[in-house]
Amino acid sequence: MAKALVRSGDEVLVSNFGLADRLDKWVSLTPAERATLSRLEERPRAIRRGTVLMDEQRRGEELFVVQQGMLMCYVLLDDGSRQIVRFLFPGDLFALSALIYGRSPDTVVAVSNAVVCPFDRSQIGVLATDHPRLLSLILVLNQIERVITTDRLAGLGRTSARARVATLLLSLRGQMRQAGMAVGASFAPGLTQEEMGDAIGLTAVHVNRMLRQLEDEALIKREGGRVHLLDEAQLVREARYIDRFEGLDLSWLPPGR
Amino acid sequence: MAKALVRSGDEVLVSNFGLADRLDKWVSLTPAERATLSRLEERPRAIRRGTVLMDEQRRGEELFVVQQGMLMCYVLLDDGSRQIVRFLFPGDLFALSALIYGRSPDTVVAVSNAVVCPFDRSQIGVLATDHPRLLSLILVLNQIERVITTDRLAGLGRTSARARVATLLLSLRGQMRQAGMAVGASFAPGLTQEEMGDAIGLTAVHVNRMLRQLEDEALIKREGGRVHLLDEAQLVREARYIDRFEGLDLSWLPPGR
DNA sequence: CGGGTAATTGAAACGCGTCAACCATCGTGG
DNA sequence: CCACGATGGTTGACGCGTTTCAATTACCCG
Repeated sequence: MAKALVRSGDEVLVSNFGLADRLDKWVSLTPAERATLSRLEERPRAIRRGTVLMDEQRRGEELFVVQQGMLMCYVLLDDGSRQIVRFLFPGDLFALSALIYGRSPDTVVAVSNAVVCPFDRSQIGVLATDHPRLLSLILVLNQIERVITTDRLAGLGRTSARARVATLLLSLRGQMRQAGMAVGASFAPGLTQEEMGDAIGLTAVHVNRMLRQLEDEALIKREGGRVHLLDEAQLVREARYIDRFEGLDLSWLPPGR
Repeated sequence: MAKALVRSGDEVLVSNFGLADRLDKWVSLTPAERATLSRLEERPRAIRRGTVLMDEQRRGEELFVVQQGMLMCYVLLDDGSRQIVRFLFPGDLFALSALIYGRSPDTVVAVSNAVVCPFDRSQIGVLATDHPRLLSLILVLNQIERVITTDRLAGLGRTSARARVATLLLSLRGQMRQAGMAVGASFAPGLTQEEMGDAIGLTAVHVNRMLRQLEDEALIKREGGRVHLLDEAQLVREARYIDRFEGLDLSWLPPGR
């Protein structure tokens, strides 16, 4: 049984879950496609919590697939504040921006112990030529992320602290599910309240107050780093949460090779 | 010479500027690629300011290229507030999300009179198979947009109203330049202050105050809907603005066909 | 058991929103 | 051609949500 992310623990988690596993949920990959994808994950690299994989501004010619664990991408502002722009889970592709800009626009750090697989960006060119469907699927992944980022943008710009906290909880759980992590009635966000705040544009103090409020109103329950979503329907309503991994239409994809 | 966007005017503007013109700045397109792209823009459609091209939640099987004018994508929240998530200019591709979800996650409206070209999403499949470099370039465009959205996310989450207004001005001008619109010492944002506010998570009232502040401090000057950026260096510094269309590295692209 | 990090809670300050009034501009119709 | 109405811009007063500062408690790891 998969041991969920436990921030404090040092144990390595779960069985591997790579890009192929993610895409497999959407299309049946051909043997050749599967082989090509596995080539991207030939060089797994275990990293410890806190490892910085990519500095803002540093040159990087490599892209990565996450196989295990949880990472985050953030930007530091001049005044020292931090905005976390994205959390990464198994099956996620990252540093695609290094593909395009020489240097990364953000910093990537492991939030838990993790396993990532670097591969050279020239592989993307190969993918484009040899496996049009795979590149299309990467475009799909990208598009989903863009929509999710857009949802977050609307959240930051126009919703209350309370709604943002609710959204964060729901979307973390959603991503974990997507990444094949066992998520039942409760789950462990694996983040400090400060990290949560940095993800949704709040201070740790206020995150705390909102969590307490949600708990006092019996919408959630917290114990030992785990969160139970007691009244999920109400949370979804308040958060205006939409699962962007659902309801995909991929009928337009070219055939696999 | 190109007449810039004038929101109040009804005249149609500028010469056409499509996807091919955008991509041409980055690579030299082959004749076949150029032909394929022009097929996407076979059915130009002139629309008037205020036209709604895509309702939130409505089904749409079509993607679009902008050829002229300015559009915006927004989301409406339950309380009636609006978050503008993106502005579109000539050469931009949009409704890519309709490619993936049956329905659009946002609404698209023409901010000025405009010309857009709808094409069927099956074209993307064709592109993937026949023109790997073009699909890769679309991935690049997507990636740029994602990074820009990310920048905006950081802005909304962690910067002051003043910095957000400065950022908006700089990025609007940047996008206009990218779209081949004549932009000199001054430019016309072509937005109401309410629209500006909805783009950066502020009220129209506060946008107004910030504009006044910037003007009082001689960072900008306003006259008749046009804005002069008087002290661009200082604005860039305060806004922490980064031009994401610059410094691209496309050496990894597959060859054109 | 001790030290450090995270969580929690209260009090006060502040940035931005809200409400409201007034002004400027512009397209329209008499 | 002027008057009108509508839309957008401008400014002030006030309130509220969130931040900031500070102090205390809980928890985990060595």
